[in-house]
Amino acid sequence: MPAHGMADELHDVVEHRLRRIDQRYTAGRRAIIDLLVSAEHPVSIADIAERLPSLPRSSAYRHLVDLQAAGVVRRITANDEFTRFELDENLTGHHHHLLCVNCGKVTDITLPAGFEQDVDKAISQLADAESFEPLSHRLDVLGVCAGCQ
Amino acid sequence: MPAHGMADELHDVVEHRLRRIDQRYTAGRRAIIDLLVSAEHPVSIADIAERLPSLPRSSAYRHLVDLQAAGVVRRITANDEFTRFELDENLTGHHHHLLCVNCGKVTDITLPAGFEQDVDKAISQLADAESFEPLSHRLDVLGVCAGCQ
DNA sequence: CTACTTGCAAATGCTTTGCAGGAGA
DNA sequence: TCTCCTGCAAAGCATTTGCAAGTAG
Repeated sequence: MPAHGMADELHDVVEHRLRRIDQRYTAGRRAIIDLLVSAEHPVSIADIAERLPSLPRSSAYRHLVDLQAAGVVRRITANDEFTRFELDENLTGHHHHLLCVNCGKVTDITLPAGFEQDVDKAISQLADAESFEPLSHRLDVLGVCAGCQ
Repeated sequence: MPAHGMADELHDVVEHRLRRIDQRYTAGRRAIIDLLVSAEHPVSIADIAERLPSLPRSSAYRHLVDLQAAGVVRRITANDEFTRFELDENLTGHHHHLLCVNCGKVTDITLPAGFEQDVDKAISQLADAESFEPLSHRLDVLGVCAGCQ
């Protein structure tokens, strides 16, 4: 019996969170999670359809809704193109994105912890002035990726 | 003959930029610009339809495409709701947004100049490592607005 | 006159849903 | 068995587009 690797632990977490909302961790859902893990960057529905040809789009959409409800997947909006999905930050850690304005490619980046603290500090000050309660932030960089230059 | 106010200068700029791409500054387009100016925050197509009932949606969409092409309007994507539009930053100045996760309301905020420089610096360092050419950034704060608490 | 603008209606295209059969516990 | 999951086809909706008439220069 093999020891549990990172991926196995992740699957355990996903299964547990799905069960919390009376949902099951079925093959289709696991295939999506595996895809998100291996991709290492946000993927679109088109990406999923391409990599999982046997999974009907309607099922993919439904799975993604359920996985979001379970708190393991997050829907993001790149520039103004296609909706993309990634593992929730509580599984991958807080990070940001580089968005290619030409091809739409999305790359994950992690900023220095000290910088993130400065961001939160600056945000909370301004939010207070608006009586706005900040929950999280997202910092996206728009530009041209290596392949499009 | 009255002196030109801010709004008049803005309209002159819009007209000039439209002419550059062989487009005319017609009544419908001006109505949209006026709306964006007075709103002081990003507006959705639904907002436009509500405030400009006589303007057909198809025309609104087309105007917004043209105004973007002219570089006076920018399309933004709030959380994962409706597409919204605002005047381009070269007309309003660089700023960011507070996004209410409950009602979708978008509020403009301006961060300290020094902070923006730090952001750009942190970004350019990471972008270099990825051979990514940064053009701009967007920093959105997700949370709950005053009215929804 | 020539080119851009508009409205309406029809077409798109992504996403959601109704249903009926299948599967997990 | 009872509840959740799947697929397919149909429905929804925001957005785009074809066309023909209107208008700016």
